[in-house]
Amino acid sequence: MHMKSQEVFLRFIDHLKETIKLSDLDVDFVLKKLEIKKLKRKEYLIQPGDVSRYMRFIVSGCMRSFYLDENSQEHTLQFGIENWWINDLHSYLSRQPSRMYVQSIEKTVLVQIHRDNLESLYLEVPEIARFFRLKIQSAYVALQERTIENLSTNSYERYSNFRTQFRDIEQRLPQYVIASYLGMRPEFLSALKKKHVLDFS
Amino acid sequence: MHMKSQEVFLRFIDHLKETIKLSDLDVDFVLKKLEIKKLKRKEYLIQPGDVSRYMRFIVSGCMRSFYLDENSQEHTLQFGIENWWINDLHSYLSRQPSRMYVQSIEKTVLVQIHRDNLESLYLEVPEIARFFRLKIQSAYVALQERTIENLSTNSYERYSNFRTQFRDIEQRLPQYVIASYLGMRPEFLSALKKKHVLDFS
DNA sequence: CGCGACGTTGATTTGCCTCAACGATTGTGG
DNA sequence: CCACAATCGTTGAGGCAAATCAACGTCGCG
Repeated sequence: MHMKSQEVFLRFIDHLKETIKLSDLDVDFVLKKLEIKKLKRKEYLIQPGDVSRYMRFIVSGCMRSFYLDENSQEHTLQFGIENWWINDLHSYLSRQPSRMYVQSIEKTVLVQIHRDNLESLYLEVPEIARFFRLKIQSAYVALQERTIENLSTNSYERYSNFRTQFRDIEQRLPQYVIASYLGMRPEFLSALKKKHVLDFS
Repeated sequence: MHMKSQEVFLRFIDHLKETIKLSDLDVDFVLKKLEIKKLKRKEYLIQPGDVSRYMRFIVSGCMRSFYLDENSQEHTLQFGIENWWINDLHSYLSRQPSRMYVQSIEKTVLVQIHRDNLESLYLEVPEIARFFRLKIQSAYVALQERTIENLSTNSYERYSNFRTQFRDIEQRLPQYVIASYLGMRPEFLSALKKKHVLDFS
């Protein structure tokens, strides 16, 4: 899929307009701050040691962020497709080197805003500040739900709920990514699916 | 400990001023919206079915929020002491009935702001909106850290890290609350402490 | 075609849970 | 201020869910 940069930016603006109101003037202010970033499949956007200086929005494709522990095991913190945001927010906010990987799963097109540009946008277009307040609120609540679920359910339930919650995304994620997101090993998820074929067909 | 309401409110304002600037006029606007809520030990602030209509700040005392699953097991989502915020944010934002308990661990004094009042404050005093954007950003990043840790460490490491991260709070929390926060059963935490007395003395 | 990445399978091990009984401590009402 | 109950923490035996390890199948891609 090939997109003109104009189209990419407009998709981004549309996304903003789903949550906030923007005048044409506001839109001009925003457009001036945007950049496009393209990634092939399996390309790294952030690696440990990098400092994240951009807020990033997925226009097309699929990405994830994960932590690699001392036993070389991956733990997926986040994944995202079109119209989701993806970043290492800890690094972005603290300006410290990341301990995470952020990587594309498919060929991906991103819109990104540099931190300095976003800070000035907050002042020029206060609705943008409101946009991020609302977005981060929702993200926080969603992460709380995930935390509760991690604490209170077994593997079968977690995978079941995952499938209904992310019906449309599941097939775009490799199975080992799903396992690492749900906190189980890939071999176990494989065995789980076999044991419950009927439920999962 | 007995506090005049004036003193309670001033502590709250001081807390705001650690993050944002407020003119005397702003402070007046804020003060008009505040209420005080007092709880004895082990009193419920929110129970399943309630809708949370307030943002709440702990002036003194200790609280936690937890989920009770279908096997009657508690899972602590959050705890907090003086100068922390506590709420069921999901219920507050969605206006839907909570599925959580929010309960005091010690005798506690709260400052609370009704949702409608907070919404108007966002318009009257934009710095307040910024305050909450910054606070929720930090909370989100902290919860991400916890998520990574839940996914990538065993019980021993989680408890170790907990002790260093919350050195001052640990002794104010019953041990079963700590266990339920870390995702293990109280009996197991007890055995863990015994097995590693030397590390934990 | 051949290699590398991904998924599967089964045998074995282990970390944590379950359950039940017993201490210790605290707070409360008489 | 004591007595008693309730709450909280401890201990140990036994069980199970999930991890580990190693081998093999399969598919897509260079």
